[in-house]
Order: sequence, then C-alpha cells, then structure tokens
Amino acid sequence: MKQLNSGDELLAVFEALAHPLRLTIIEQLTRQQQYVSQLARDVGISRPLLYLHLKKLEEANLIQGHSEILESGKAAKYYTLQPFDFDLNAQLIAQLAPSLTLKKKKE
Amino acid sequence: MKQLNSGDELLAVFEALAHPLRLTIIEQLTRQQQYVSQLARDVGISRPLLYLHLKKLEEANLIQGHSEILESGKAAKYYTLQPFDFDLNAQLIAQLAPSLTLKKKKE
DNA sequence: TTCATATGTCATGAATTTATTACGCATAAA
DNA sequence: TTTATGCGTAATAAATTCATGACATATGAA
Repeated sequence: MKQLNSGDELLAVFEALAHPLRLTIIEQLTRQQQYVSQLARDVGISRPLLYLHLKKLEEANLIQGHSEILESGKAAKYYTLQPFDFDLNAQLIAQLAPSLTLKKKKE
Repeated sequence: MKQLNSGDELLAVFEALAHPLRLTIIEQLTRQQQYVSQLARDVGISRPLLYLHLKKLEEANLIQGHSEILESGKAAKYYTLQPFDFDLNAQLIAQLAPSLTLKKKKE
C-alpha cells in the first residue's frame, strides 16, 4: 500500500473516514468491488450523494475507480478498496503534524 | 489503553482527528502535558476555540483533563494524552461498521 | 420508439462545524 | 485596588460539509 508521508495525507485519511456512510462504503467494498449504482442501492443513498462520498475516499487514496462492462452490456464504474494498514498512535501524529499545511481557508 | 468496541467509538476517533489543529494539539501533548492557557499560546489560537477542540478530543477519549496548582499558586487545568494505538485497516472498519448508529440527525 | 438502467453534474438548501467577541469569576502580585 | 493570568461559557457569525432534486447522455431490450 501507499505510505503516509505528510500531515496533509494523514489528515485527508481521517477526514475521509470521519463519516458513517463512508465507513459503511468501505465495509461494502471489503466484501467485493462494486459499481456506483449498485453500491448506492446497497448503502441506501442517492447516486449524487454517493459520488460525493466516493470522491472523498478516492482523494484520500482509500479507494480507486475503473470502468467495466456489465454482463448486460452496459458500462459501469467499479470501485475497489485500496489496501491500507498503518499503526495509528500519537507518535505517528506527532511525526507528521509538523508537515501540515495548516490553512483551511481557500487559497 | 482503551479498546475500540463499536463503530461509534471508531467514528468518534476519526472525527476527532479530522482537523489540523487537533492533530497539532496531540503533537504538543506528546511532548508534555500542558494547561489550557499555555496550550492556546503554543498552538496560536484563542482559549474558547481551544476548548472546542479539546472537547472533541476528550469525547473520543484521546486526551484527558485534570486540575493542578501552578507554581504561581493559580489553579490550572492540564490535559494529558490518553495512550492509544490501533492497527488501522479496512478489516477493522468492516468489523465495526455494522454497529454504527447511522443517524446524524438530531434525535 | 419507449422503458429500464448506467454514467455524471449542477443548483440549491439544510445542517454542522469552526471561529470570534464579549462576558463573568477567582487569585496572586505589584 | 489595580494588573496579570487562570478558569469557563454564551451569543453570534463564518465556513464547510452533507443532502436533494432536476437534468443530460448512452445503451440494451421489449
């Protein structure tokens, strides 16, 4: 898996995981890769909303999308989990925090 | 350290860590315990704002506060890091997600 | 051609989170 | 008693995040 090398990357991961729907999405993708429309039905939310959450997860490099053709012949966009595994503790945070780009404002 | 036993606890941790100032606060507390006013100066924010962030960290059980008397004789409230260390990966999330209390609305 | 199911985005609004300012109270030291 | 430094909170505003509904396009099957 990809390594965490900066506070900003670490922060992006936490932000991506800080929502119940996104944790549920990860849970679903743990079982199998899935395409957007089906995933929306599984999780019980609208596609527009799902896109929003998928975007955050993808930006944090926790998932990744690709196109595939369904048996029905229609094109579908599948998302797969991007393997990740790190030891989360205060030392990791202390180590990466100094490289945080501390501004939340628009630049 | 305390164990993570539910999706809600896991979510609370991610929410607590999903802000640059809170990561910086943890970094500071890694060096040494600190009292509110001094911590606010160290981090460069106002006390009211710091209280807000400390509250989130404390609710996630990542830090803990207690009172002490300064050499000056004044009462001060110190915060210390609450040791934590988990193996963060998709399996952990998949395991705890089912116990999430999926409602964000006011009840 | 019409229906069902895919993809993707835009505009708007609701809800939360984050941040600021202004108070009030207590105690030690000048 | 005035100044400096602690504590803590309430009210309000600013910013971001989260959610909905309406559209638009494409393809296979009836």
